[in-house]
Amino acid sequence: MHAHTAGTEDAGTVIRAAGLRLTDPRAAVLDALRDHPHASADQVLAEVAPKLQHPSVQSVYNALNDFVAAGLARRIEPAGHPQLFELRVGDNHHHLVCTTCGSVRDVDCVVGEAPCLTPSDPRGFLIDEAEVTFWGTCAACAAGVA
Amino acid sequence: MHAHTAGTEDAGTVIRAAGLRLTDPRAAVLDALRDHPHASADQVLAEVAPKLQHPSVQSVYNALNDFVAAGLARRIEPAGHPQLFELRVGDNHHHLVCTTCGSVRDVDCVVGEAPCLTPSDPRGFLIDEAEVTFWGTCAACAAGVA
DNA sequence: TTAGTTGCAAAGGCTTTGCACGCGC
DNA sequence: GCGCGTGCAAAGCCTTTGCAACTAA
Repeated sequence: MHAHTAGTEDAGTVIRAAGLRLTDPRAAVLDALRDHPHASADQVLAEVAPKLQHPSVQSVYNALNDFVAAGLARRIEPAGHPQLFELRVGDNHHHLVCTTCGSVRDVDCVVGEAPCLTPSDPRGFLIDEAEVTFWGTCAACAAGVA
Repeated sequence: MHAHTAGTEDAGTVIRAAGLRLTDPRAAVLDALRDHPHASADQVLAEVAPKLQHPSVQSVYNALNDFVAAGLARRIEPAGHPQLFELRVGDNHHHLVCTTCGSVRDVDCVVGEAPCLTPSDPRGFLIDEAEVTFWGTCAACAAGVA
């Protein structure tokens, strides 16, 4: 019954299970990521601000980077936009990125397994992972809502 | 006999054909990109420095951005590394990026046409293009040459 | 107790912007 | 001649780093 995306269990449990110390900022950041599946550091900060005494930008970055290092979160870096973080890890899904507003949506991999995972010629590289990004315009921006 | 990647014709011809004015910095930047297929702004600057009187960082950025806007070049933004520019455009090839040193190599698309070009569910997005990036360690870095 | 974390402050890398002069067309 | 492009300078955004005090375990 365990969720692979660490989405249902208690934040504290998840954090500790990842081998990290449980602190208020970390718990708040994890909750923020659950509420905002593709949040930037700024958005996370805004989200945790009301819950903490003195939210600091660096603590947010620390928590986010620690999560990524611990395998709890995944870092997305849409070209031209600040980096985003998401909790879904290891399930081979891809992203739709709006070139106008930078919003991101998940798309499950076209093929079930790993479609483009094997380049025609690795050129000597040891491939760790393949990332597929679809660039386009989201419904809102297309509608002129900017 | 015309090259689609603007790789063989005179730099001036290519630049003007793109609707841009021909200037020394632009010609030098285009040549630099030809010599270094995946160059950063810094690398381009270093490359054009000897050829120009007073190479300025901004002129390089201007030229590069103009090229991208004119469809002459393509911008690559490997997460965590400065952006790179390449002249190959519109031929649906992808990239191998070294997570250690940031070096980039081209890989032709696995399938001839457009493999992952169609997401399972566009979520209302108007897709412009699909980008596939293979993250890994290049031969040099793997060998410990750092 | 003791190492890992926070918060504050400041720096850092990369890229863009503003404006006067000069050059391409 | 007109307008775009250059060069110089400075600012901007996002992210990281350094260090003392604190707290989770």
